Amino acid sequence: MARTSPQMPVRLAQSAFALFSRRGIANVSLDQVASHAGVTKGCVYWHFQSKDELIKAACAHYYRDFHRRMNAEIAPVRDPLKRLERALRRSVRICLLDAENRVFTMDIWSLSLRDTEVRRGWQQFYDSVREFYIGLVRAAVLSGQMEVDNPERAVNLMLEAIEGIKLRAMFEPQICSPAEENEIVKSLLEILGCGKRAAKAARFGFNQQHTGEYRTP
Amino acid sequence: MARTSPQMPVRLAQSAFALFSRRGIANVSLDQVASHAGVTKGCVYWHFQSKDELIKAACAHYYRDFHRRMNAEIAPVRDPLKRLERALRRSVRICLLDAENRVFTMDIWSLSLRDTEVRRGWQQFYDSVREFYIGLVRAAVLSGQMEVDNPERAVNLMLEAIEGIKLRAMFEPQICSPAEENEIVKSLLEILGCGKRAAKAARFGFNQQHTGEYRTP
DNA sequence: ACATTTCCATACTGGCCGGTATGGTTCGCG
DNA sequence: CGCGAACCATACCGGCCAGTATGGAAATGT
Repeated sequence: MARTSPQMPVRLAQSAFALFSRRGIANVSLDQVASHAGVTKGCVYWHFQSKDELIKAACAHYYRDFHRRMNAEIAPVRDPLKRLERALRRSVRICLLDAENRVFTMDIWSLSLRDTEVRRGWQQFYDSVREFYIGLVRAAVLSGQMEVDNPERAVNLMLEAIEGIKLRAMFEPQICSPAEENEIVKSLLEILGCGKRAAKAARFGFNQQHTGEYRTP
Repeated sequence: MARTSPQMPVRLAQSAFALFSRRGIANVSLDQVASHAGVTKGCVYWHFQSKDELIKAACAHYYRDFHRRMNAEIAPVRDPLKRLERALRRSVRICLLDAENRVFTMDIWSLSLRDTEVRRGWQQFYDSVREFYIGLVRAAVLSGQMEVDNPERAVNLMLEAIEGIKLRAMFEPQICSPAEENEIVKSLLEILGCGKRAAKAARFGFNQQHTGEYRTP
């Protein structure tokens, strides 16, 4: 067997994800994915049965990569609250500030309408992210740095807010400009119960006449 | 001139909307739209320049039809609070309980990512809906049936909740089953300030382990 | 009555792209 | 050293579909 590149499926999934995020899944052909990976379509069809398979592989790659980056982000830090804050900041950068990522997410949602597997994949990913954050919050609570009566509920509210911002950014991209990073992270921390005022204070105003801030004071 | 059907553009837009909602815009050809309207593609290309034009016409038709149905719903009633409640119930039926409508909305959002005109169209629609509800709320406040310190903010929260539920329904369709209609309407009314407790009590738990209810008690 | 415009049907084209068939190269293995 | 399997490139097919070209019928103008 010609083991020229044992990581070829990963490379293809990476290229697929990159192009899908940039131009949308429907507007990317397998020839383009192959070309981006430095190979041809024959190679793609040797590693994957169909375009659907490649799409699912791109999703799986994104999900794995997200967790890898999150773990790498919190690994060098011991302080529970700092770990939570770093994770949040990284999540905001990946999922919100990156417009291409928002495109990919939107496409996946749209696909989920008719493809059960894609839908289940996203659900599973979402669940794992929730568990990840619940663990971080619990650790911060145990260390006495936070006071949260219901971590699961708090994390749910926070994740809801992220999705809400993502949705709103579709029509007001400026709310996800790099300059807004600190404000977004602060809001999410408040939702989790870090601020004096609880989640109710950190509502984000979807499609409100934009005043440059997304929190409703 | 053969005035066989002066309403042909409307018929085509209707058929387009119906098929788009059922199977997704990308999966519907112009031949199918024409066939659904009882004509052929030549007719379509006589009234519209391209498929994009037809898509925008379908959107415009949906937006117009929505307002028409809303006005027809509240027209026969004089009591301000009842008008608001009827409008809400109708909105929930149209935008949430109808799965096909959710498909159409999702497709429009996805298109909005790359098409400026489609995006602006939706923004405009959303703004008009907000103004519509602000008017209803103000009327109810003036009649003394509601106490809302900031109608605009309340309506924004309510509309956010609708979008949130729509998003969540993608992965948990059961929360938008017909049986949930009353609960959803009640929640939205609470968000608007009809219940004793204000919006904070009517949070919807996106992607929370579904307990059959979407309000977080 | 004839020409013209409106409105729509029929038939066709051409490109894109998912999928396949096949050939060639490299490696493992007996 | 040959044989076959793994791996990838090249070339090609065929269907779908947006868009076009053209023809024809009905209504209008004059």
